[in-house]
Parts: sequence; structure tokens; C-alpha cells
Amino acid sequence: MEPKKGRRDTRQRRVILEALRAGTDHPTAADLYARVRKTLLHISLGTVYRNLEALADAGEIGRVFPATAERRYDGDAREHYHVRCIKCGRLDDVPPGTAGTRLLSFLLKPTGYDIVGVHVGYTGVCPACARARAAAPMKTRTPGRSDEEVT
Amino acid sequence: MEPKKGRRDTRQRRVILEALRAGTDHPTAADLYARVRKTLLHISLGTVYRNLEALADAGEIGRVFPATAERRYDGDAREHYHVRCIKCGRLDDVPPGTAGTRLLSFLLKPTGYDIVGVHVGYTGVCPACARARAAAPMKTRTPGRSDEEVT
DNA sequence: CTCTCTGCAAATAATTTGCAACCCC
DNA sequence: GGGGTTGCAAATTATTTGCAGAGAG
Repeated sequence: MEPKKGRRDTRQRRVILEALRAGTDHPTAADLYARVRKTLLHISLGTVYRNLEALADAGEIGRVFPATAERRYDGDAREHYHVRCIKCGRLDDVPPGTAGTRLLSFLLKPTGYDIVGVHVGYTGVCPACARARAAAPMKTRTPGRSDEEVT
Repeated sequence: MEPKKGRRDTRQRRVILEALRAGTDHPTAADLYARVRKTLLHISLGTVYRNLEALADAGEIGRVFPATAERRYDGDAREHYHVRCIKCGRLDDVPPGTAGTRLLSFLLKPTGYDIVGVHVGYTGVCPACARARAAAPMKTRTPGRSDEEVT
């Protein structure tokens, strides 16, 4: 969107992008670090972090949830939508009743935001957990698998 | 939903809940810690964290995004939906074309998930930032305000 | 009484950053 | 060459946890 600054095409950038696009999962920086290390023996975790952010900023890859570090809570436990500013990070509620289709245009009026994206996240119980009742307690990092423990 | 274990009704729990419900913003644990400290001089940050999680688990309050600590990336930069398991944290894409209304029932088939919640997040530029072009760079913690820098 | 909760402090975890060398354009 | 980029290590931030004593039921 913005006329990106002088970005350079480095080997590590390319390998990271390839590694990410090679699968359809949603890896963390650490996950990708592990994968990329097979090709670039001396790459550092910091480089992976920097490149992922750069690629995401450039719109080449996506962030699963446009999340920042801190967790936020809401006094209203009912399901409702949020809007968040990509510039300053400000977060607001989307007035109830605004939901449905053609949300973007509707949102404009009640929130005043200039909407650029939508991220929808559903929560539920996956087939595996439905079978194995009371599965992995979410907190305990399950070793071996790499696509668990997510945002 | 689940028949909660023996939860106790403590003063700090009550004060935290009140503090959160007093406003309509989306504070972090640290934000609430600051507010609650005016009433409970000796409360600790750890207690705030523990209670927020307990309250959220009990369904008394909401989490802005059911996010975990790590940031995740997606090779597919196009807007699309995700489903995530509340048991093991597993994250999957929602097949394209599944969007629209009555998503929950539609989701059941393609993903196999037993959907329990939806969280929608829009991103955009807030009125303030639209005015002041190139506002706060999102990274720099703006001191003074407490409802910036969000998830 | 019992068992959950609290405060405190230390421990983890995830992500960021300073710096000198490096390499793309 | 010049400036973005890298590897490395140290620094930040956010969140969690162990423990002994306090409080709710």
C-alpha cells in the first residue's frame, strides 16, 4: 500500500518466504527458524523475526491475527466485533447490530474508521480433541508437533 | 459452561471485575493493575493476571482476541478466516467460500470443528490517525493514554 | 479446618534491539 | 561505495509460577 522503502532482496528473506509458502499452516517465528535453518545454517532468530515483520508490512504474507503482544480483556463477555487502528493500535467496539454482510461500508459510519481489513476467528473444538475428551490443556507445550499452540 | 470448580469470591476478584466493567475499553492486565491499585494498595500484578484468566474462563468477561502469546504468520496474504481449537490451540483455515451468514453451521462440515465462538476483528485507520497523517508508529508506546497498543 | 487465593519474587517466553561486519543495488 | 541487512548477544516485555501465609466457606 505504502510505497515501501528501499527493500533489499536477500537470500534469507527469500528462503523465509519460501519456507512459509511451502506449507499452508500458520507457523510462528520460531517454527520458521527451525525450518529455515536446514538451508541457512547460520541464520539467526532475530533475522527471522525482522523478515517476517518486513514481509507482512509489505503485504507479501499475512499475520494470523493482527495481534500485538499484550492480551486485552473486555468487560462485555458477549460476542461482538472490534476495530483496531493500524496506525496507533487504538481498539474500539463495533456497535452491535452492525454485523452481517457488507460490513465494511456499514462500519464506516458508526465507527468512523477507514476499514482496510477483516480478520475473523472462530473458536471451537477440533475433531481430534472432540474424540480425545479433555485433550492437551492448551498451556503445556506439546513437543513434537509444530502447529499447535496458536494465535 | 463447565461446572466450575470451587471458585472463591475474594475482594480482589470483585474489585478487578468492577474495574473492568466500569469502562467500555479493552484494558491489559497492567492497565487494570494500575486502576485497581487505587483501591487495593497491596494487590500484585500476578493476582490481576490470575483473576482475569479465571474470570475469562468462567465466562464473566471476554478476551479481546482469544490469542495466545506467540504471533503467527500465514503464507497466504489474502483475507481469510481461521478456526482455532480451544482445547489444543490448533489453528486451521476456514475454506474460502464458507463466509457469509449462518457461518457456524456451514463451518461444521468443512472444518469438522465444533464451533463455540466467533471473534471478528477489523483493521483500519481511526479518525484521529486519518487526520494526523502518519501518526504514532504503533511501536512507540505512547505514554499517558491507556487504551492504545492493542490486540 | 480445608482448600483456594494472595503477595512477592524469581523464572519463562516471546520479541526487540545495539553493534560491527557484510552484501545487495 | 552506501545503506539496508545479518548474526550474535544482551535487553525488554509480557506472562507465569513456586511458596508460605491469609482468608473464604
